[in-house]
Amino acid sequence: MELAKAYDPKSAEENHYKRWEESGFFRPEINQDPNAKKYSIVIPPPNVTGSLHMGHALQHTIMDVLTRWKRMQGYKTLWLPGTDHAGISVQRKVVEQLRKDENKSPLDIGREEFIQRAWRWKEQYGNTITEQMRREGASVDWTRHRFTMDESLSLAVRNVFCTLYDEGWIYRGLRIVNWCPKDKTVLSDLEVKEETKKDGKLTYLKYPVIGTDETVTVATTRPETMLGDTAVAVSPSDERYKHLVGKTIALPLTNREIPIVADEYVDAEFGTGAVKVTPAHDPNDYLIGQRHDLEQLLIMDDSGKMNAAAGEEFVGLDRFVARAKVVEMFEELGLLEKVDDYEITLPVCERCKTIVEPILSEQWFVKMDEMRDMALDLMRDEGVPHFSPQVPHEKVYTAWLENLKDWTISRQLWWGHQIPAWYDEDGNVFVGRTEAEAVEKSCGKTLKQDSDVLDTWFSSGLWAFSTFGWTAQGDAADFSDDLEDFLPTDVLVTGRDIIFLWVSRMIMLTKKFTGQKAFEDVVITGTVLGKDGKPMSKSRNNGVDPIEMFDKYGVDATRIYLASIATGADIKWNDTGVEMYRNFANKIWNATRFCLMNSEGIAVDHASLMADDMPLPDKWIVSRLNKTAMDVNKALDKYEFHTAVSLLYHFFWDDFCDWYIELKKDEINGGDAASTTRIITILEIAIRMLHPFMPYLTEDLWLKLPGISSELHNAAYSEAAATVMLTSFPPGDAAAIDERAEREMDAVIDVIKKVRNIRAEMNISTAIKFTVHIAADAGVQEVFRANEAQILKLAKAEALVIAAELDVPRASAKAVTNDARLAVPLEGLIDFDVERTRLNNQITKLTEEKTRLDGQLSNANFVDRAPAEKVTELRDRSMELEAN
RNA sequence: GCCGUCUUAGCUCAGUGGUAGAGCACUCGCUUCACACGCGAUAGGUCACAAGUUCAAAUCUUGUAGACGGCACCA
Repeated sequence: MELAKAYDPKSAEENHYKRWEESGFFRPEINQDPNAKKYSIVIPPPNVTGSLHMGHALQHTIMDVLTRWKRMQGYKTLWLPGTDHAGISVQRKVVEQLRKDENKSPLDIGREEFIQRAWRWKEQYGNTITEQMRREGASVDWTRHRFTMDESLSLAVRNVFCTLYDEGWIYRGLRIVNWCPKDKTVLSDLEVKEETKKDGKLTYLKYPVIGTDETVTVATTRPETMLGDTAVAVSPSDERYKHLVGKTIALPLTNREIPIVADEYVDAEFGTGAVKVTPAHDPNDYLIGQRHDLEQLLIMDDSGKMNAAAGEEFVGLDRFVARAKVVEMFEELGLLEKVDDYEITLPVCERCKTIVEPILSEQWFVKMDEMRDMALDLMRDEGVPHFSPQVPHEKVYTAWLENLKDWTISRQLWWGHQIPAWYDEDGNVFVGRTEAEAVEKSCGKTLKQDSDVLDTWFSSGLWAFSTFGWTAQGDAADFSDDLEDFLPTDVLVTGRDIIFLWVSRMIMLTKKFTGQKAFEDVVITGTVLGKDGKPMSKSRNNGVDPIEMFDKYGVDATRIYLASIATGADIKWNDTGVEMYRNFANKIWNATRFCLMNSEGIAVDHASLMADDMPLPDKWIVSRLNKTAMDVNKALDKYEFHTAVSLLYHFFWDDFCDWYIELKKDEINGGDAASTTRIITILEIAIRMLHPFMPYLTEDLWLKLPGISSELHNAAYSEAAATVMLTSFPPGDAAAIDERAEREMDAVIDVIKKVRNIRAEMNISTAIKFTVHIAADAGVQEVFRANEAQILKLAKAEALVIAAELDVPRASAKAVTNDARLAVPLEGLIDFDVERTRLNNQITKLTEEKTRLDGQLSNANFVDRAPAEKVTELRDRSMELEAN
């Protein structure tokens, strides 16, 4: 068979995925071994509004490597795909579309119509990422694709909500929450990001104390909130203010009078020592308000504009306009003490960057204390989940859990899971799985459903088991076969940004509702940074599109490059890294091309590698192959993908291509059937090992190999059509590791390298052949004699003289290896002055090393305490240098 | 403020106590019949800095500097 001269990734990528998918190769059912162990991964569901970015590509690569590896090992394997309904993001897209196309607001069309539009939007645009995943070669079971708003997953959400409510883990309450005035919804703490503003102001306001001519100065970064002040607080131990506690302030710009209270929260050392208290607009003030039974005065509406409570002059003003106006009016009143520049960090909405307003609002919350304890116990008692890398994630995870606050789960959106709570006219709440159930609970009243939906992460939190069909219908848990087979999942692969948002919640909710672990292991990937070393982002415009990389270098090259990053480490994207693996793919292609050129009448035959009478290079490569296979498996077991990649790269390129093919070339070109069978067989095994990383290339090549048949398949997949996907992953055989062959081969390789080195150093043209003299122990001499032809060919030498001692003219180039001394008599074609300088430099270097070694060896401490083999090693090296 | 990670060859990165590694780039030589996305051979690092532990430190401890991340606070 003749292959093209270079590998073209496109054709391989186009030829195989569809067939794999349509043949059901990705489905666990393809495994027909009734005793097969199960292996499962659920995908972190990408957002339906998203498209593939490098972070996905990295995580998907790792998940696919694990899945393909385990599948080949004979596990009944499921990688379950899906998408997330992304409440706020989709809502915003649909609102935008509505405004642009029809100049309408959601209120114009109503909730029902809006939700229909959102579904339409999702159908139309929500599949971008799933199509891109096909391009990646992701071996997910598409027949099990889930969406967080699928019927069964929605049912799970309702059931979980009701159970948690019934057990008192979910409550509704008035709390200070993070409010985004643009999205007009509450946000959880995790959806709020801090942004540092250097141009912030700290405004000092003077409040007159009634019945005195004193004023109390308070400082604030949000002057407009003074309109909602209902007290001023000072430290109980602050002598400066002691006489004022209990007195009343005439709050400027309002006609309200507010008390001065003493509260431990206030730090006398900080600022002026007096704090304005706005219970409806600040979390700390809220707590002070609770302690002193203060009024909670809400002065803003849901869009961040001042409401009637703020007073006639302010109503309708945006909060920032009101801020300026308050400062201005204080100045006019002579009550503005000063305005300082102040660096401040502001909470902003993670998605739209609007400054978040803390606001008093009635919302639904999940009480986290008991769930937190469950998760902490799991970690303490069983070490689950085991993070890779363990440091620092385990510690960060644990620390976060220990300080966990209640979780705000209601969102003022229409797109999502509407909260299964209904109210009667008096505002009494009835929670039920259906409206009928709620009505029944209310004894037949007319009810209205809560208009809010649940946080998207609430449904994502059920992902580890809701995807397997868990709905907990009624009171009896509904255990589907999938749930039984695949929960707990084996590993979760994700980025560190959602450890809290998603991973931790999934652990807690899975434990609570199924009694199971969501997953044993968590692999936390690093961040792929832009070429500037900063995280990729639209605003920085430093993003690298995976699809472009696929087009430029091929999917396989991109995948294996991503897999070559140390687990958990950040990496700056660099094209040359991918290019390296593009070249590697081409190398594999061409090595196969060479093997196939001579393969007529040859078939892959694993028995061919078992023969006892193989020549040294064959014994050696079989040993290297098995050692590599064992080490690759070990590395993958530990989630050390980069180690596995490095092992495969060096085995294939250095051992197989640079040495084995070169050593065997003459035999193979000469039509030696036994040699050709062996090289094809070794190639076949190597291709299988590479498959999880480079699925397209390996499938393309494997199908071209002569003599592949269903007999080579993993027994679990007896009825599968031919594909490398369903072969067995080489486990490596310790018995096939031949240390002696490796030592002998190293001796041969060293000699060849030294001769090449001499040729290059002496500037001797490859056209000139010369005789190489080798001196070695008798056993080693035999090795050189047995491999004389190979040495002559690769060293481009004419003849070998092998003996116990070197017998050469003085004008010879000499070299030493671990096992031999060698010399090339020089016929005087070199410049002796140049050569002398070079040698002098080398002597200096070696002398330095010897001095250091001898120093170590003469140190009694070292000789006594260091392991014996280490001492011997150094002694040998010292003697070797002496010999030079 | 607290916790944590990183700092190794020009570039991008491996390397968790025992002679400093890879790929790319650079230099030299090869149209060698699988591959120039290639082959062969060099050159290039007081492993951020300082102190300590050890016979032995890139590797362990402590401190310093720089880069970054998480959490808290922010009147």
